[in-house]
Amino acid sequence: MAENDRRPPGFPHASDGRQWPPGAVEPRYGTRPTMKDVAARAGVGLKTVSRVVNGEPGVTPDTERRVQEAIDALGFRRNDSARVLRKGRTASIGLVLEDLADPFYGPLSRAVEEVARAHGALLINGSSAEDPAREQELVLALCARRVDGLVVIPAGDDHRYLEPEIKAGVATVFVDRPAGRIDADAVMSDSYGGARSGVAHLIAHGHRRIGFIGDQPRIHTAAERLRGYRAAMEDAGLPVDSSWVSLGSTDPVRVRDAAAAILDGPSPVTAFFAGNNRVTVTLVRVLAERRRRVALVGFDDFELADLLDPGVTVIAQDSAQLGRTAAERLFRRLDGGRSGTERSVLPTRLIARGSGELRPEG
Amino acid sequence: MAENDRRPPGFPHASDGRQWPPGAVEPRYGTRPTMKDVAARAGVGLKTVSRVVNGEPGVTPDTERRVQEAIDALGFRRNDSARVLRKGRTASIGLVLEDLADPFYGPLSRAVEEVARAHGALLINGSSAEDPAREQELVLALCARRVDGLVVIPAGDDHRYLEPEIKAGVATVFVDRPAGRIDADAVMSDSYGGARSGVAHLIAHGHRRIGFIGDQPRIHTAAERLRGYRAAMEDAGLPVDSSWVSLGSTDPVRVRDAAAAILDGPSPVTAFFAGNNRVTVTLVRVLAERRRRVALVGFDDFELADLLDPGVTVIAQDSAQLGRTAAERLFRRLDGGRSGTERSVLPTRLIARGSGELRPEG
DNA sequence: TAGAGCCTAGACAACGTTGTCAGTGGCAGG
DNA sequence: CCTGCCACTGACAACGTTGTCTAGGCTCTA
Repeated sequence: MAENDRRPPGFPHASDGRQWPPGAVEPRYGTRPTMKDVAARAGVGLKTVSRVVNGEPGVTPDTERRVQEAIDALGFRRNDSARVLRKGRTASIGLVLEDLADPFYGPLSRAVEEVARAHGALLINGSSAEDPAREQELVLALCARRVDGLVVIPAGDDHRYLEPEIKAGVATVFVDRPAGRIDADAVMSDSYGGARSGVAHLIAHGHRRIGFIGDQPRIHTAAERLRGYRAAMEDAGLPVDSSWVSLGSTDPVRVRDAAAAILDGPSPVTAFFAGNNRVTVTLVRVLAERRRRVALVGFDDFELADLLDPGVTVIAQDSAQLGRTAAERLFRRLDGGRSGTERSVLPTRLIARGSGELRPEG
Repeated sequence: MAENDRRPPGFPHASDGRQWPPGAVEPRYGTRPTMKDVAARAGVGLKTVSRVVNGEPGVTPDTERRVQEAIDALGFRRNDSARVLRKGRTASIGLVLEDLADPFYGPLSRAVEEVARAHGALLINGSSAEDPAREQELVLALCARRVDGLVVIPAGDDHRYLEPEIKAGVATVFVDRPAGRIDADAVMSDSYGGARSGVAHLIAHGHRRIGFIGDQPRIHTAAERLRGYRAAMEDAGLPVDSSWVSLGSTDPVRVRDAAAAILDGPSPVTAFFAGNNRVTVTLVRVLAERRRRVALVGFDDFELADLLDPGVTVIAQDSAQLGRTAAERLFRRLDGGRSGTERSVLPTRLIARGSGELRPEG
C-alpha cells in the first residue's frame, strides 16, 4: 500500500516539506543517480557513460575521465536489474539446501560460492527446511529472479515442476540426492558403497548383531545407506533382526529412544551404524552414558570426531567436493554443454579412529 | 558473444532449421514466455495478465480462469528483474560474512534467512574470506543488484565506501563487529564482558598465570576480548607477562606454536583463555597431548564441547540471536524506521563443563 | 429514460540499461 | 581539394513489468 504514498497527481512540484541537512541536496535520500544523470553532469551522451561503466572501447581518455569524475561525484552505481532485463543473463546462481545451519552444508555452500565467484556469478541461497513445498517455493522464486542456474539439494521427490524452467534454459544440478520424476544432472556420494564398507568394517571386527539408525527411506541417501547395511550383512551371511533397524527422524529424542529400545531389547546389538551426522552425534552421547562399550561407525565425518574417547570411526564424504563438482557441472552447462544428463558418484572414505574397532562385549 | 547468435536481421521468419521433438513447439528452448504472450493466448490485454499474476482485484472470475490457463499452458513465470526495475524494491537482502563454512556463521546465516523469509525477502550471500577488498567488492555487487538491505560482518575497518549506498537508501546493519569510519547500526556480543568473566572464572579457581591466545587486535572483537582479559587480571591485581599473550592469526599451526612457546617458556601458564572458536579447538588438541593438565576457557561455544574430556568451559554467544536481531533491525529500518543508529550488545553466558574448573598444577 | 456511478479492461508511458545504427570530424592518400 | 576511412559519439528502440488514465458497458435511481 506504500505504493500510493506518492505525491497526489496534479501537483507535480508541490512543496513537499521535506527537510534535508543543508549540504545534502544531491544525491537525495532514496533516489539513486542513473546513467542519464551522469551523462548530463559530464556533458556526454547516455551511451558513452554505458561504455565507460562497462569498460568498452571507443572512448577518448579525456571523455572517460570526465565521465568517471561525474560517476564519483554522484556516487553512481549501475542498476543491475535493468542490465539483466536487457541482457537476459543475471550472473547469479541459486543454491537450495536443507539447512544452512547444518555443518554438512557449510563447506558445500562455500565451495559452490567459490566456483560461482570464479565465473563472476553471485550466489543466492535458501533453506528448504526439508519441506518439499518450501523447496518448490524457493526454487520458483529463484527462477523468477532469472538465476542462470540452480544447485538443488532436494527435499521433495517430485521435481516435475522444474520442467518448464529447465526447458527455458535454467541449468540445474542436483546434489546429494537425485531429482525425482525428471531427468537431471546429479552429483552424489556413494551412500550404498560407503555404508556397505562401514558395516563390513564392523563385521570384520567380530560383530554379528549390528543396529542401523537412519533417516526415513523416502530420502534417497537414507534408503541407499540402508541398502548398503543390508548388503554387508548379507555378504557375511548374517541375519538382520528387524528390531535392530530404526528409520525415523533424526531428531535427538527419537534417536535416543530408538537406541535405548535396541540396546535394552531381547536381542541387543554390539555395534551401531549411524545413517548420518546427527544420528552419529546423538549416538555418541547415548553410548557415553552406558557402561557397556558399543561399537559405532557413522556416515559422514564431523569436527572433533578424533578428539572424543574413543575417536569416532566414520565413512567420510567430502561435502566441499560435492559442491565444487556440482557447480562446475553447472557452469559447463551454462557455457554451452548440451550433452545428456550425467549422474556422478563420488567415493567415500573410511576413517578408523577407535569406535569402529571395538570388539563386541558380552 | 552469444548475444549475436540471434537470427540475422532482414530474415525475420527464415527457416532456421531447428529440430525440436515434434510436440515441443512451444515453449522454445531458451525463450521464456512473457505477459504479452500470455495475453495474446488468453485473448486479453497485457495489464489484465499483470493483474491476475499479482492477485489484484478487478478481474472477472471467467477472465481470470482464461488467463490462468494460458499461464499454465505456456509455463509462464513472471520476470522479477523487470518487476524490480519498475517497482524499485527487490525484496532481497544481502548477507556478507567471513566464511559460510565456519560453523559460527551457519546459525547466524540461517537466522537472517528466516527473518527475511518472514518478510517475503530472499537472501543473497557471500563470503569475504576476511579480505577487506573482497568484502567491498561483494557489498558493491549486492548494491548493484539493488538489494533492499545489507547485513555485514565486516572484514575491513573502513566502510566509507558504503556512504553513498546508505544515503541512497540501502539499509545496513553490521553484525559481530562495528562498522569502521561510518556511523551505522551494529549488533554485537559482549566480547569485553564475556572475556572478562571468563578470565575471572579462571582466577576464581586459583590461577595466577593465565595465557591469552587470540586474533589480530585490528579485529574489533579480538581487541575487546584482549581488553577483557587484561581487565580481569587487573581486577585481581595480577600482572600480565607479555610472553603469555599471543595475537597472531588463528591458523592451527601458529596457535600450536604459540601455545608451545608459552607452556615451555620460563614462566609457564596454568590456564589459557582462547579468543575464539578455532583457537579453542586447536588448544584442546594441544593440551590433550601434554601430561600436565592446563585449564581452558574458550570464547564461543561449539558442538560436542560437552563430550570432550574434560568438557570445555566456554563463554557462549548466541550467533543465531545475533543474526535474528540484526535482520529484525534491518527490516524495521526498511519499514520506515529513521531513528538514529543503534548499537546493541548481546550478553554472553559462561558454561562450565570442566576444563575451566581445573585447579592449577605444579 | 436519462444521468450518475461503478466495475472491468486495455492503451500507454516509464523504470535504467544495452545493442544497433547513423552522424560527426579528423586525417591520409590520390 | 575531394574521397574514403577511421575513431568517437549519441539518438533510439527494446528488454518485461507496473502505475495511470481513459473507455465502455452495466446497474441503479430519479
